[in-house]
Amino acid sequence: MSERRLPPVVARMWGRETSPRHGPRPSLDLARIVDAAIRIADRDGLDGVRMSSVAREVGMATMSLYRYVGSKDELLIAMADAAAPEPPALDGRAWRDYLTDWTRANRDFLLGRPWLLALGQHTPPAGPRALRWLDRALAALAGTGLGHGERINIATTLTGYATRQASLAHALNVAAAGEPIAGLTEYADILGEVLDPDGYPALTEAVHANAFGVAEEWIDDADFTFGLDLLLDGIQALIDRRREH
Amino acid sequence: MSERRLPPVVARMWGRETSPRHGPRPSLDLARIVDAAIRIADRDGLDGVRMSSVAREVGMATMSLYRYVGSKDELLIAMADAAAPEPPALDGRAWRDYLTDWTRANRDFLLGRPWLLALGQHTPPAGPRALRWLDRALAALAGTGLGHGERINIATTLTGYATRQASLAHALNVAAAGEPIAGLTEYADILGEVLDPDGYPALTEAVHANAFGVAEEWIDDADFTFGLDLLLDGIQALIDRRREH
DNA sequence: AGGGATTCTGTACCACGTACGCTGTATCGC
DNA sequence: GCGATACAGCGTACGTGGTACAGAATCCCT
Repeated sequence: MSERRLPPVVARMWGRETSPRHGPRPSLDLARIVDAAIRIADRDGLDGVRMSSVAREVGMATMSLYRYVGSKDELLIAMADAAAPEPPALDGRAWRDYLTDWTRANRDFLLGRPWLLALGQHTPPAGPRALRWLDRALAALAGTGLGHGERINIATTLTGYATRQASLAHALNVAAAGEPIAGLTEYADILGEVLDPDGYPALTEAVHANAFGVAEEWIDDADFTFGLDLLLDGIQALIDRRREH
Repeated sequence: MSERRLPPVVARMWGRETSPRHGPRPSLDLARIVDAAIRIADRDGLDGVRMSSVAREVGMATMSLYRYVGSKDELLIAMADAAAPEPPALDGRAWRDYLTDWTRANRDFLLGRPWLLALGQHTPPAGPRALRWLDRALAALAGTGLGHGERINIATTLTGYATRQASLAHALNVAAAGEPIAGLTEYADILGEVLDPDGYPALTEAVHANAFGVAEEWIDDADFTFGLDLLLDGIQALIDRRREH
């Protein structure tokens, strides 16, 4: 009744296959196709993922794939979910420890499969894997006294942070590819060339202070931790405020 | 010398046109093309932006555009920068007031031009507009005693937050389109249908507690402010820590 | 004045997603 | 069992959209 909005492939991701009574058995399943597509994306990037190349990888004709996915877009949606690993185990850790780990793991698998970033998967999570990630974050926040809505909100914010960090790190890595040294230094050089101090006073100052050179750790863990701690400190403050009431 | 990495169109965005000695004068400039493309995107969405449609809009042949942009991708990059408005004026406000405004304005213009989200513009900022946004945020943080690197970091994190919020809000708005009631309620229904309590204990509990129904304000300003305050509280804590030293 | 670089354009090509219809096959009703 | 039926797999063909290429028109420079 409400399945209308979500892509049909989501239903299939949950195993809601309407097993038909008539006809030959399917020689494949969605998972095998999605795995093949992910293998190609890992090897050749997202551009390498074509209906024809996926079909070749699973040993079928191109058009046969359309028995399993409604369109290429649906395939990409299924890929986005299946490409994520399982979330870290909670193991009774305190919320802050766990969420630090969780967020870092989130960023890391995005960096390991950069094509996930290009996918622009900005939809609310609907696949089994994505929801398991959400579930674990909520579980970690269970003892904090925060409301359900707040917990969801926090999980969302942290995923957003992980995604953003991964995007930036990847963009800089790509920019730096070929040159052993760095992407950021070069970025700063370009800024220096192009900026006029009148229109961009604060930026110019930052560039001259070599802020970007120093911030080479933008890609780095130190920097990741920095921003993450901003968020976690904020969450901590919220928890404390709630407890005082 | 270091221009190698950035797309050539970036140079043109900064007016670094190498005015040639010979030949007919160009009858157009990059800005006019980009404006036309933005107009189309606003009207017909990103799919409406085709080299042919943009050319028609400016009254030229399709291939003529390639005198101004190296490829469609370059055009999209230029659009991403030009489509942003100017950042809010600082007006001597305190950093927290200003950055609240700044982040909200950031989210708002993304919501006003949702195709910017589809663009997946996850590159470090390089256009004049994007850098002006960065510059203003840095200026707002000038009196805080934070280092340049930290300020850049904060600005980055806040843009990330604005982007994420805009993405979610837009995704839910789209999902809700057609049905007057809501996207989130429906989302919760689907989750309820599909979830098994064993694999997703915390999520199931949240759904049963109607957390999503209550969190209908996900799209809402209350929710936006909630997450933003988490960040700002974290920043405040950092400033205080620095001051104590 | 004329040479050469540069703009604009039409044509053509190629890549890719996918609609359509055919063929074979496995299950169901009798 | 036996035909009817529905569905899997697939080959062909089309449409769309980016862009390479080459010719013609244009205008600056010497």
